[in-house]
Parts: sequence; C-alpha cells; structure tokens
Amino acid sequence: MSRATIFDVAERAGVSIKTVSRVVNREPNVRESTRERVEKAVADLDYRPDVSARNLASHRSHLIGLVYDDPKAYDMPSGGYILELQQGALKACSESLSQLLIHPCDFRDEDVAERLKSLIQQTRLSGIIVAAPLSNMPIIVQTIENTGTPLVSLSPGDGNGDNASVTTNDREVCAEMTRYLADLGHKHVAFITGNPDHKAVAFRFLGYKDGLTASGLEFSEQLVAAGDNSFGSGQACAERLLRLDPRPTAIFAANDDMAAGVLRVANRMGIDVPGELSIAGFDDIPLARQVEPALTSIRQPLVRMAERAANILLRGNDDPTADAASDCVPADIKIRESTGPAPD
Amino acid sequence: MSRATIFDVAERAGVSIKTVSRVVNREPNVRESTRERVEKAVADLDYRPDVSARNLASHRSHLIGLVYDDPKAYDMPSGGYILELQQGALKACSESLSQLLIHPCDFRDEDVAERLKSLIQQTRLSGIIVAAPLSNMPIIVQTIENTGTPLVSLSPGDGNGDNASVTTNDREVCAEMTRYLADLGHKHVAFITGNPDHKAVAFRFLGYKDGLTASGLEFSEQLVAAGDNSFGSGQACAERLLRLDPRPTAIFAANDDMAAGVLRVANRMGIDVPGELSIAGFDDIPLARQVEPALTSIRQPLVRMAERAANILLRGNDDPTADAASDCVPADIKIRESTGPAPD
DNA sequence: GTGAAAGCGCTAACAC
DNA sequence: GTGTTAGCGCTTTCAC
Repeated sequence: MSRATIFDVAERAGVSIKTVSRVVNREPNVRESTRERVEKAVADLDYRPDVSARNLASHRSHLIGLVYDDPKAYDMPSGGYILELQQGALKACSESLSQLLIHPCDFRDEDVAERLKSLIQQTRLSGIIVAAPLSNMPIIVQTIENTGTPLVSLSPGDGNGDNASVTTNDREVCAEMTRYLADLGHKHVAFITGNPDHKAVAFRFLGYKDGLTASGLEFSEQLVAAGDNSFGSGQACAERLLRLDPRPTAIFAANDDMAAGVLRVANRMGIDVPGELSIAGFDDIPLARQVEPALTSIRQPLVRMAERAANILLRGNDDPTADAASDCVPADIKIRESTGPAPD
Repeated sequence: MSRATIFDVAERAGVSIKTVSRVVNREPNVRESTRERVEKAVADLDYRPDVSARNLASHRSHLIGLVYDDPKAYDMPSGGYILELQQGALKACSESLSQLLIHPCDFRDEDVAERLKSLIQQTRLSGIIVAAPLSNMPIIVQTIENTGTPLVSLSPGDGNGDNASVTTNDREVCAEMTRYLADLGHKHVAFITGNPDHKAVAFRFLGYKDGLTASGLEFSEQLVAAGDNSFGSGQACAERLLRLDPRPTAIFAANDDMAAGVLRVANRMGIDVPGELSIAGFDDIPLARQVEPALTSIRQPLVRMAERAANILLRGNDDPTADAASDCVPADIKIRESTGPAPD
C-alpha cells in the first residue's frame, strides 16, 4: 500500500498528470467535468501531493520560519509570548497549506548567524518572521537579508529598513493607560522601564510620557525606575519608588513580570492595592490573572500579529484578511483589580 | 548568485557528485585527501545540500513532528510544558541535521485525525513524538500508526502498544514526596487528583498511596479530592479539604496550578503556610517560584525526555546518549518554602 | 482546455 | 575508493 502518486491519479481519472496538477493547485483552465473526475480520483486514492517533490520542482518550500529569542537563555519569563506567536503563525500556515519551522535562537551565541543561514539555505524557507527583541538585532536581520529571504519583523523598534513589519500601538495604548490612571485621580504616577534591548518596550515609556502630558501631569525623573523586564527588577524598582516622598500612588510597569514584583513588595510593605497603590502592567500574561489582586494590564494582539506576518509572507498582497491598517494591530487594556481611585 | 549545487562542488573539487555526496553525508570509503578537497570546495562555494532534493531521492524527510494538545483549547495553563518539549526535541534535531514541525492539536476537533494524516503524508515525516495527554488518545495514536510512521509516546499512561515511549517515574517520585511529608510529622496528608485524561497523572495518585503505605499512614477517601488540573479546581478542592475535621496538615496536589489554588485559599482563610499547612505540587512551573511562599514541587525532566524521544526517532539505536534506563528519566523533588514540619 | 517532455538536486544501486 | 546511471514525484514550458 505505497502512496498514490500523481500518475496514479491521472491514470484513474483518464487525464494527464498536468491536468491533475492543475486541479490540485487550483489553477484555472480546467473544464468543470474534468475537475470533478480528477477530484474523485484524488479522493478515491487518498492522494496527497508529495511536498518534497513539489518543492524541488517549484523552487518554493511552502515552509516559513519563526525566529525568536530562545526562552531558555532567560529563565523563560514569557513563554506565553512565544506560544501565541506560534499559534498565529500556524493558523496562517495551515490555511495556506504550508508548514512552520520554529527556530529559537540565542543571540549571545557565536554561531547564531551560521545556524540561521543553515536553516534558511537547507530548507529554502519561503519567508521568515522575526519576533522582537530579535527584530532589533542587526546581526539577525542582516543575516536573513543577505540570503534574500523575504522577511517580516514583529514589533521592530524602528522601521527596520525596507522590510515589512507588523506592530502594535505600544505608545498610544500606554498613553491611554497613563491617562486612565490620571483620570482616577493619581497625581504621582511612576513608571518602570523595561529591557532596553527590546525597542518596542521603549515606546511604552514614551507613551507614558505622552499620557502624562495629555493629562496635565508633570514628568519627573524621580518617578522613573529602570527595570530589565524581570520579576526581581520589578521588586528592586518598587523598593526604591515606594520609599519616595511623596510616595507615588500608581506604578505602571513596562511588563507584567515587573508589575508582579511591585505587587509582591507592596504586599510585604503592607501597602494596600489598590487602596493605597494602583499597579498596572503590560502583556497580560497568565500570572496577571493569578496574582491577587489581579493585575490591570495591556494585551498585545500577538496571535493576530503573527498571523498577519505569516500571511504577508505566504500570500503576499492578496491576503483577504488584510486591510490598510492591519500591519499595526491595536492592543487592548484589561482593567482588573489592581487599579482604583487615588487615595486622598 | 544562485546557490551552488552538488555538481558545482564536484567540478570544483575535481571529483564526481557521488563522492561529494559521500563526504557531505559522512559516509566511509573516501580517501582522506579527497575528503579534504571536497570539504574545501564545499566551504568555498558555501554549499548546503538542498533538503527537498535529498528528501525526494532518499524517501526520508529529515523532519520529525511534535504533536501536543493545543494549549489554546485550555486557557494555556502550562505553556512551559510545551516549550520544554520543543526545546528538547529541537536540540536532538539540530544535532542530527533535522528539523522539527510542531503540530498542536485539539482532540475535540472533528478533523484532528484528518489534519494529522495530511501533515504526515504531505511532509513524509520520519517520525512523530506524541506528548501526553495526547499519547493516551486512541484516535491520535491509531491515526499515526495507520500511516506507518515511527512513533514515540511521551508519558503514555500504559505501555501504548508496541510503540516506543519515554516516561518519568511519576509514581515513585510521588511516593517519595509523600514520605517526605510523612517524615515531617504530617499524619493527615490530603491529595488532589488531576485530570483523568492525563493517565500519567493517575500514577501520581498511586504514588501518593504507595508513600502513605510506606510511611505507615492509613489511606482515607476523605482526604482525596478530585481536581481537573486547573487553578480553580485546586481552590474548590482546598475549600472542601480545609473544612475537614481533623483538618489535613498537608495537601499534595497532582500539579502546580492546583497547588497554587490551594495556597490562595489558605491565604484567604488565614491559614499559615507552612506553619499550619504544608502544600506540595507537581511540575515546577514558573508560578511555583513566584507565589509566596514558593511551592515545593516536582520537576519532570521534560527537556531530556523530549530529546531522548527525538533521538529514538532520529538515530534509532545508535544514540550515544542512550543507556538502558534512558527511556525512564527520573524526576526531581524541589523543596521550597511551602512545606515544613507538621504543627503539634 | 489539455498533454508531452524536460528538468529540479539529490540518493541508490551497481559498475569499475 | 570512485564514478555512472536511473530515478524520486512533482512543476514548467511550450506545443497542440
């Protein structure tokens, strides 16, 4: 019971293999009755085209790569991030009869470039999605560009050259969150910045400043602490910020891990959240819902971003899901229990 | 600057393509000097064999699949689980010049089988790793078996037929954890069972019983609550167990999400952990370290299990990392702050 | 609308 | 040790 080939189908349908090929690939110029006969034969024989043969002949691999920072290099803080990207990319792939190759990479590794190059050349990837923060790393981006492989960046800090990119509105949504806090009566809203490698995270800080301005609040260096995206750094920053006089009544952290660190410190210091201190995060990781009180946060539309990125690669410009603004997918603010009116 | 082919390399090295093929595939019977010349030509031309051509000619895809339960179907409780599996499988793949195709699937979906079949036939997967709990689902396992694709199950509840499998010592390590609690003086050790779909989780319950017996403690149905692996079910079970009289002084949950639920309830009820109640979990998810007090838990060697599974597929029996017992990789107990001596 | 023939870049089997 | 010759199963080109 060896697998059926295109010849078997052709013979059974009484046509040439070219016609089978046309039907299978949904090409035009096939008479309806012929198409039906071929489709019947395909079904009867449970025929599925061999991907290797197709790739070899067509010089396209129907394979795209998803490149992201190896979570093992950190202590896997944001596995959810990666899984959502995978999910979005997989969705687009399955709709386009393509497959996804995942490629976590450690940019501290000497061989990153070499490994990437091997991946690309051996598999003849039709395209690559590079997720932040790797989308900000010249060595990664250039290695890919040198191979001539189509590339889509996810949340690159800047435009990232001529490459296509998909982003979210980090800056605007952070301004919105800041205004939300200001509207609750908070006058001293602190901010904890994230890892500077992650340029999109820098936009969050700008958004915070925008929000302050929009709310008529003054920006103060005092109220800004430099974190590195980790839980521990959130704790450290909180310890400093919460000793300030006057003490901030709201802390907005550039990610949820740090926000959770702030919450831990507040609990330890006996500061009531949200009674005495409002805390907001970013990313809406599962932990945000598991801590108590649950964290107000911002959810990036990662699944849709990755899906869109994959579709850019897979379908080019005839992506039906595309609209003018689809390369910037807006984020959602999730109000939960950790934010509330400012104390008197 | 089109890519170099095997002919270009052969020409440059002054040999036939077959010799190039031998060198590239590390086959024997090549004179050292010839090998060196070919290697030089390969390097000069930056030649990398085309995977599609190789697959087509050799009828092997150098591609393995990793099939796991789509985390989106749940609310992504244990993304870390999947990432560790991916990491292990990827490690083995990169060492064998192979690639990994990930295939999350929702077993509630009507088309699971069809989708799996498409994946396998189109890509001619050389092998498939099926992770628990999917490794317990006949529809999944049989679909794969029907295609004749080599299959390795990860933590299948039972032997899973003739298929190779890689497991951890769920039962033994749970017995050990239970003994550890008994040794701390706990007389009333409760247990929260997990999702029955996940057969390996059932072994954890058996281990709990074993441990009780080994410690001379009596088993009581009263002290067993049925959870479903979710945080919420951990809370519900805790609420029942902690109202018991006498109240258990230790609760061992079949996973960390449930253990975290127990901790939350204990905090709400004003029960000191570990002073009045010891809590132990299983899985050592990141959350286990983030809650306060940090949870005593058990860490499955998922990365190594997946790596071993991939190596079984990729290298068959000449896996240098294999030893007699490598198909059962032992788990580690991580003692943290949530367990301590029983109260008087 | 449909088909015939020529590869795609490699491996396999066998010859030398 | 090394080379020759057929394919692998499909797409492409171009003829009809």
